[in-house]
Amino acid sequence: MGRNRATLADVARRAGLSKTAASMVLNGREGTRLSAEAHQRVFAAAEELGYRPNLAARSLRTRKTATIAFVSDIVATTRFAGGLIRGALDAARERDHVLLITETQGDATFEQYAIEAMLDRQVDGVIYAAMATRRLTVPPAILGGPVVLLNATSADDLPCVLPDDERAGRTVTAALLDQGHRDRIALIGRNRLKEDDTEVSLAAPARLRGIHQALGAAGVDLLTECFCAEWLPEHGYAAMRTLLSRPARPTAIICMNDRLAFGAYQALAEAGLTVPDDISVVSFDDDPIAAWLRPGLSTTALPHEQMGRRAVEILLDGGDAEPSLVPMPLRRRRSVAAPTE
Amino acid sequence: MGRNRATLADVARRAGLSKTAASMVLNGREGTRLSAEAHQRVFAAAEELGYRPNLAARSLRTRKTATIAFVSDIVATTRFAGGLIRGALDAARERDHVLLITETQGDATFEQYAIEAMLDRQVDGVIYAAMATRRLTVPPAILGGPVVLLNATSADDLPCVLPDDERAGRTVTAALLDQGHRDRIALIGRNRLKEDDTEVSLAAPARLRGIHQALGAAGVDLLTECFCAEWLPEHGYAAMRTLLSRPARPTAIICMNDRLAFGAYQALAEAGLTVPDDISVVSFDDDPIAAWLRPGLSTTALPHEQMGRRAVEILLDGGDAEPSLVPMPLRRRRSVAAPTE
DNA sequence: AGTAGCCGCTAAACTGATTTAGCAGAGCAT
DNA sequence: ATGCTCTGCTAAATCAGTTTAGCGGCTACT
Repeated sequence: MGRNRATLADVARRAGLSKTAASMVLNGREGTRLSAEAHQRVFAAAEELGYRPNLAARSLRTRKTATIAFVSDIVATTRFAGGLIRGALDAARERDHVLLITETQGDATFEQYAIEAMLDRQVDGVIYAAMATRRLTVPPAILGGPVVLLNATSADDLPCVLPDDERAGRTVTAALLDQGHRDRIALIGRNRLKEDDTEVSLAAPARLRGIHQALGAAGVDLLTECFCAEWLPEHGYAAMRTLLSRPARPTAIICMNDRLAFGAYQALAEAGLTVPDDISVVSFDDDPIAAWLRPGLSTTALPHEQMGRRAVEILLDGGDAEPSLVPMPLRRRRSVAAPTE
Repeated sequence: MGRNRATLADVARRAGLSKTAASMVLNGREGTRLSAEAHQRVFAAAEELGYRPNLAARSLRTRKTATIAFVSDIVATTRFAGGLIRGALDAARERDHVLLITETQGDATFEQYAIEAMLDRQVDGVIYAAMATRRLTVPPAILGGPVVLLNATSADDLPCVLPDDERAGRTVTAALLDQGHRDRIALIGRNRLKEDDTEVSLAAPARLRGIHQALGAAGVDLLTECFCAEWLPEHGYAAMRTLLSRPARPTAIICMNDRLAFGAYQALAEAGLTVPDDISVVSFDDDPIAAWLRPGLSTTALPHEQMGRRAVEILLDGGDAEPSLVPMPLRRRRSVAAPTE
């Protein structure tokens, strides 16, 4: 790889100037007194030789590598990760940077190893990402340089980027209230573990707060709330079934995420009920299945690309001390209608 | 990032030896005549200073960066990509390498840029990955060094890693034949574009070949084949509906991928038919939804992690000229049963 | 006349590692 | 005593850039 590349010395020789001159011209240094003709000659020589600087050599001197470490627990391999990485990649490219990606799989040894591998390569900064929105403890090794937390917060009040789950809670609730749903709204996906331990989830409590704010403002109470051990389709399915077995059937349900909603759809279909005519459904995440369901599921999208972008922007361009909350837009599909009775 | 790091010179000084000696000891050079005591002193000094070599400096001299470029069209951001990256990441870690990941988004300018960014950083090799299994043309710039194609082939017969779709075709078909299905098997997802143009898909023709091999060996003909413009749920849904509108109802269907199968499930549920009692379903990919469907969908898994792994292994450890075909294991779930009549 | 300042450019140091070439001293044979 | 080899180690070159310090030659001013 990269044998026979022209070096700066080659360019200088061809231009009949010193390495110093060539370096200054190519870096567009201000205040240098090199003649217009010298500029021409250097540019021409570089062009002809197809010169590209060796960044390893450059960064040895400048201590800048134009490389960002993207360290995540497990994010790189899930569908949730894609957007984060893509956004970060885009923003990095715009700033002529590149991403060194590693995954720790939640294993402390791997993490230690990954971080050392990054630091050995003199990365300019670290983006530390989590799959589930949560509070975490940052390994001290990376605190020596710029760090941005992505989809996470920490005790060290480092700059961080989070989805605005609280607002999303208000958004989905409003979508139901606006259609006239009132006291027969049920909630699927309560979960003590997620709600009480910020090291497990920040999303659950935030979404819940938002939902209760919106309901409170409208003076409405929830019909019921179903607890779910996990936020997976099978739990949504089970919850929906118990909900339907009770006398008071809800006119609408809020699911804490799309996978739960998927399970709920299955239970509704089995019971011969149709969405949204019999029951409206709203949810969170905008998982790809939300668009594939029939009818399409209205849900608030996790703005992964935006978040990845934002993390790079904060890392390279600087940002406020405040956590950066990225809005979760509502994707309106066909799962919400006015209650029939 | 990485200020105040101890350098080799620091270690040497503390050990009371030259940089040369320190370098040789730390690199475990054979045939050096340094005393056991010198070894001790160097190791002790390195330990005490927490010395870690500056890889930028090292690679300037050695022309090795222990860094691999992972260039993909769009793979990094989809659910399909995760596994490829994870496998590559794992294998790379085992060999003390690290991955520089970029995405070209199928844009030639981005691609050019990405490749230059990688080469400027002196990567040791390139893994060039595609989201859809297909034949592609490799940008000449990367041919200067080691390259492995992942989920793709090219005209240059570069080493490549592909899923064994043909065998998977036989596998899914056998799963139905073994249960006694015969002349009432339908196929959903024929698609001229994918089948005839290897730059679009290698998977479609291979799967089809496998299916026909297995059917041929059993002396069985397909009941019908449905064409689909895309392999998305809505097309599977539509295909299944037309299939059910005909007099001869199939006892089993093969879907060309899981998203089509998902659509087929929706149409079956709507028609009040149950899987697998009324109709068995098999498919390809093992998309996460396959496990979420009720009943779980039997499907052949795209072995993404294995493939990512394999690509790194071939790049670093060398491999045969033959394309490396990775088997697609059948995930047996509840969507297949014997035909009832 | 002397010198200060500008112009256009370059030599050399520097970054932190690896690697080549070779030195001083001990032991041994001739 | 001389030459030879072996041992244990080091000076210096090298990789490909950036950066500092400064050198001649010219003009302009006092």
